[in-house]
Amino acid sequence: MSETTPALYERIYLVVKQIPAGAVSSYGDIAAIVGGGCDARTVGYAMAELGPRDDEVPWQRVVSRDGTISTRGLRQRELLEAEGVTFDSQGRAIMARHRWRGPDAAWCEANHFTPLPPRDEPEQLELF
DNA sequence: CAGATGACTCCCA
DNA sequence: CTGGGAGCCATCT
Repeated sequence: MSETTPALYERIYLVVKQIPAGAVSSYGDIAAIVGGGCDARTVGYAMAELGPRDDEVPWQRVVSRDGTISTRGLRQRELLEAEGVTFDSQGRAIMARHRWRGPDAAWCEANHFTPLPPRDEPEQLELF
């Protein structure tokens, strides 16, 4: 942590905070929402700087695009399962079911963020 | 400014 | 499935 306060990280954290419990998002999606020269790797780096003990930002809800978890040693999967996120036998979160659609459009404009680009994916299955 | 690093992602064999 | 390589960007030396 330097004396500089990169607003970019604050923006990343702010977006991550919008992810509701039981939902997950990918590093790339977060980067797309934050915009302004931010990419998946930057988001991952921001999460690393945040620290696993931080209870302000639900960092555990940010996983890889395939639903895999890169974090080793951390109990990210346990935290997600406790929130209702389901995993398959390969240890991947079922993104088709838990993928976060992004923050509310009004919230995006109010905070000057970019809404997530439209996807051709079919509707998410309802939890049952 | 240049080089190294990193909780990413995509493509190809 | 595995592994290697490239592209991407912010931050630190």
